[in-house]
Amino acid sequence: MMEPLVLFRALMDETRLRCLVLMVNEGELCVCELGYALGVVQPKISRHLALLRQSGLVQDRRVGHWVHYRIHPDLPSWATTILKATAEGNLAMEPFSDDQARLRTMADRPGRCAGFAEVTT
Amino acid sequence: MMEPLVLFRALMDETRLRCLVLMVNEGELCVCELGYALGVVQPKISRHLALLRQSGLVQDRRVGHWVHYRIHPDLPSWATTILKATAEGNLAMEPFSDDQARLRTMADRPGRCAGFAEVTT
DNA sequence: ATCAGATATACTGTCAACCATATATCTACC
DNA sequence: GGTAGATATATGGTTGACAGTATATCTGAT
Repeated sequence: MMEPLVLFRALMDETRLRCLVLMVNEGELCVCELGYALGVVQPKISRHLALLRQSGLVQDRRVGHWVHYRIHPDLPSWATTILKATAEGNLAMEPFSDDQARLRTMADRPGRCAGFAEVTT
Repeated sequence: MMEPLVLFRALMDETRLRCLVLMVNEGELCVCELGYALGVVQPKISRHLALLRQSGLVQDRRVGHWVHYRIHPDLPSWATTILKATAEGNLAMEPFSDDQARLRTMADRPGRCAGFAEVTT
């Protein structure tokens, strides 16, 4: 049901906010993609994603080695509105613009096969 | 210019969130009205309003004994969108619904003259 | 079964936020 | 000038959040 205080508490941390903005704009992303895009060590990303998951803001899905996260599809509409407004209103600004640019430079992104060759570990 | 982290940090506290929702729905309100509506002691209200003011989220205006606060008119549109979405999406829920109802029961609200007689101290 | 890659959790120290009470400021009025 | 009402700030104490490092888990392949 998503209490507003839970939502805002989740959005208050820079790492979590950057992850969420990236997910709003890019859809599903795995931990390693988020860590690469933000330039942040994996345990830190993971810890913050756990809080987002516990808060009901994101949903996770295991795919082989990787765990993919996305904005939870069952959020109430006012919460979705807030996430989208935040992403759109700040997409051109630091650090969000850089995160997106850096993600684009990442090679061998899981789930995104280069051509038809399967990307193995 | 309103950094998103500043906004969400401000929205993260229950007292501040209730004040903001009330201001979104009712317009300008003074400290005593907010304190009455929330059932919260004055120094607490004042402290949180100071943070909202310093964050650029609200604007204050002195009128005689009273200081009136309102949502800052120069907020970027994405921030306004967030405030309105929060207020609309939660207006029917606790504790926001009660705050509004309690405000309506307040007698001698400053600025709101009962009839045409001026309301003095 | 073992090993490596990907992700999650635990532990410790530090710092910021909150509350409650008390006190200070500022305005209007006498 | 002095007083009262309305609002603001200061202080002390407590709690909760975050960072960094180390370690555990889980999956897939050899």
